[in-house]
Parts: sequence; C-alpha cells; structure tokens
Amino acid sequence: MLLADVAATSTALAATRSRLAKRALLVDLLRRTAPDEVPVVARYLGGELRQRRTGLGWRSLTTLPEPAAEPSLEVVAVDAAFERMAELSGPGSTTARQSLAAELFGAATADEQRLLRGLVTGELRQGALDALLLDAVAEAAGVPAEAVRRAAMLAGSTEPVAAAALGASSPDDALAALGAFTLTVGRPVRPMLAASAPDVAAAVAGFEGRTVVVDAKLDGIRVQVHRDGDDVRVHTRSLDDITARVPELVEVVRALPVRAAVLDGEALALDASGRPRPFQETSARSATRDAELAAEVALSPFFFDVLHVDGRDLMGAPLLERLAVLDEVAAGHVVERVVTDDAAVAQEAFARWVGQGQEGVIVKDAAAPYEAGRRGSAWVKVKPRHTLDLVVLAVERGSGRRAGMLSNIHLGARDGSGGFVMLGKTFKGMTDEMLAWQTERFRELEVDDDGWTVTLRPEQVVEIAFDGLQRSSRYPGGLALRFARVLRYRDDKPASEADTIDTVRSLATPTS
DNA sequence: TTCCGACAGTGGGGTCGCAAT
DNA sequence: ATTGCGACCCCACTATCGGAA
Repeated sequence: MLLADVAATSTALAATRSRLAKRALLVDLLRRTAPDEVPVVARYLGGELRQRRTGLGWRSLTTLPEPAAEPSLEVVAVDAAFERMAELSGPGSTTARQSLAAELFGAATADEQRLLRGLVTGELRQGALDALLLDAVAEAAGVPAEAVRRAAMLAGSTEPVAAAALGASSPDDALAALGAFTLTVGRPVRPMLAASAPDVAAAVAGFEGRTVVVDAKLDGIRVQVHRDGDDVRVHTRSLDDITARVPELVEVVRALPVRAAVLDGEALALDASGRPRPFQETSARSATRDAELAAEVALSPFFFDVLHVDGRDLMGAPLLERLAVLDEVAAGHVVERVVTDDAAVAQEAFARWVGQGQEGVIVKDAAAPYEAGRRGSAWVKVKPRHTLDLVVLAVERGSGRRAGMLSNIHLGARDGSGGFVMLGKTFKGMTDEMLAWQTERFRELEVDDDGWTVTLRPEQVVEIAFDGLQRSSRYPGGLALRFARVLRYRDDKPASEADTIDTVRSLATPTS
C-alpha cells in the first residue's frame, strides 16, 4: 500500500466531524490493507509511528524539501526509514538523521508530508486516534467493539490486536484470536484512569449512597509492577519500562510474600519524617539513569490495586475483594484508605491527608472491577483548588481549532512597585465565547505584536485556579503555577487590586 | 427528546540525556 | 561548559458526536 492512500484517508478524516463517517473511512482503508502492512497502517491511522522515539521532532522539520509531484512511497518502506533514524546515535547522528528525513520527506507529496509531520510531532489532528481506530478494527473484522477494546487494553497496545483481528479468516476466528489476549504477568496493561470532581461532596454524591473506597492520592508517578518469581518489571503510566532506574522498587516487590503479582500504585520520594517531597524531586529521581544520583533519593512505592496474584486473575473482581488480597500481599506498602458511604467521613480523610502533604483523594466505587484503559466514573479524583486574581501581560495566537484567536495568556502578579512578575501561562478553562471575547479585548490592549505573541497593557484581571506552586528557573520570581486554568475574567477589579507576588510567596510551602 | 459518556484537541509546568556549538 | 532539542513525567478543561435513557 502507498503512503498516499493513508494520507488521503487522513485528509478525509479531518474533513468530516461525524464519527460514523470517520469510522467508515477507517474501515474502508483497513479492508484494503494487506496483512503484512496492517501493523504500520493501523499505527499511522491511530496517529503514531511504530518507533517510540525517532530523535526527530517539531523543530527538525522546520525546513523540508519541496514535496514530490507524484506519490511513490510504500508504507512498509516508510516504516523502515523511521527505523533507521531511530537506530542512530552518537556523534554525527543528528546530521545523519536529518539527511534521512530530508530524503524521506523529499519523496513525499504535500499530502503525505502533512501526514508524516503529524506522525512525527504527534499532532495529526484528524479527529480520530486510537479509540476510533479500535471501533473501526472491530467493524472491519466483524466482531463486537468491546472485544477489540478489551484485547487492546490487555495487550497494552492496538497494533497486535489489529493484526490479529484483521488477519483472521472469519469473524469467529477473529473473536477467537482476540480472546487469546489475556492478562499476562510481565506484559503491562493500560492503567485504569480517574475522572475528576470539584469537591469531595460531589464525588461521593456521584455514587448515590453506595459504599465507596476513599484512597489518599499521592503526588508521584504511576507504577504498574509485574513480578514473576524473582523477575520484577516496573512500568510507567505510558507503559514504558523503567525497571533499571528504580532498583529500590524492585527490592521492595521482591520481598513481598508472593510468587507472581501485578500491582498498581504510585511511587514517590519521601523526606526523613515520611512526608512527601515536592513532585519535582520525585520526577528528577525517576528520570535519571545516573546510579549515584539515584542512590541519594529513594522512591517508595504505595500500591492501591492488584490485578493478579499467583495465577489468580483479579481484574473482574469487585474492588473490595481486590483490596483484601492487596492488604495481604503488599502489607506496609499500601495507600491509606477509608471505606464509607458517608460524605463527611470522606471529607475528613481528605482534609487530614492534604494536611499531611498528600495531593488529594480518589473516590472509588467499592464494587467496581478494574477497567483497564478506561477513564470511567468508577474512580473520581478530588484535589484542593487555589485561586488568584492575576493580570494578563500578553497573549499568544492559537492553533488548530483556535486558529485566528488569541488563546494562551501570560499571567502576572503585582510586584508592589507598579510592575508585574510573570508566573506562567494558561489556555485552559476558556469557552468559545470567552475566546471570542478575549480576542477582541486584547486587541484593544495591544502594545506590540511579534507575529506570535501580542504584548498588552497590563490592565485585564483574570481569576485563575491552580493546584500549587513549583520552583521555576524559567520565571523571574522563581515560582510557577502548576496546572493553571481560567475561571473567569474580572471586569469588576482593576489591575491595581490584583494579587501581589508577596501573597503568592506566602502560599509556597517552605520545602518547595 | 434530552442527557451524558467517551473522545479529541489545546496546550501548561517540570525533569533528564544527548548532540551540537 | 553551555544550549537546544526530544522524550516523558505530571496534567485541566471544553466541544462534540451519538448512543442511552
């Protein structure tokens, strides 16, 4: 199959908003794909390259050769070209990679270049990614969507599932092939995710009086640990294998009284008193490959779920049943929890844990199974929310569906002497109506425009919600907001009454 | 007919390692 | 030695479609 066929489908996908129409386009292409091409075509339709890392990014695609007039690239050859780029390392590799990229893009038509660029940067923007692709695979293979979805969650990836389903000779064969994907110790599954709620009362109310499990939410990195005898593997939320970087987690899991297990939890750095260190320290620790550095700060694991123990698959069991098993096999390394149907009890736990430096809580349906890969309503997270009234210092042009709008705003606090200290940016929380309003409003306040960023007279006050403060080397105050989002513009408040940097500093905890 | 679950999109903060400068 | 890039940790939120209620 030619890459041009995939590019044409991608362009057609972007041109319609109907999901049914998108699915039909995907099905049509999948049916025309030869079995040996399915792994590549399925990945590309899902918006990804098969190579996890190529060393190519947005920046290295700024200057590209003129597109070819006629299509010639075969999808399998394109995959091979990216494989060669991925294998490069050491001195001269950047130049060599750049020349391979130029060769590839030079052989691509304009439509194909757009597809390749989207795959490299991860911003295909065709309105269809993995989830819609799974539906299409199901339809093309003549099997229920749920069977394909389930297999993909257990496989941790869509590619082998698409190959198995589409390589079958009949729907019954496809169903049998999909059934062969089961939870396997050593092979990570897509982690279950949580929705969010504004406060504990709302989260508990969502379960309508049923018993809930309220877990402390720890501010670390998600880890899925597989143990098979002495063999222990540690995976992140994106299923990357970080075993080599976290020997202390491996040791803890090896010491558990169990032969085989799959555990889900969070790993983080603690101080001498057992209080969580700032997320930045956990992040630095888990990212480094330097063993000496790693030895200085240990990560501690805290598990909140168990999917498998000694041949017993627990994913379908109710949460309370899984937790009973977890408490036996991982005693001493389990996340704190309360089980209740009373919102006041949940609220009290939330306040206590936040006071101890934890990030918040996750409220869970006590009867729910482990739904791999789902951001369902069975788990709901709640975190404390801080707010500040800040001043908009500048605004950046939007892209994609925000093209033509002024979107991403720069936020500043008063410095107490007539100036402002920038604390970060945000594009979150804006409705279409707000985007239209601010695009007009900020043109009135414009003092400069470099083509990307519009600098403003600092007059517009905006109420910002955020999760906390972190140390920053980027911003002049040495502080940045974490997860800032817009709540509302405040036309009732002049910039002279916005919050000051001293107020912001008083919110920062001594350790961060 | 209305409601709501699931998706995709739009980018934010930070960290590290590596190659080029 | 410093800088820029790519990769990957943590994410919040809105608009939309289409099936569920």
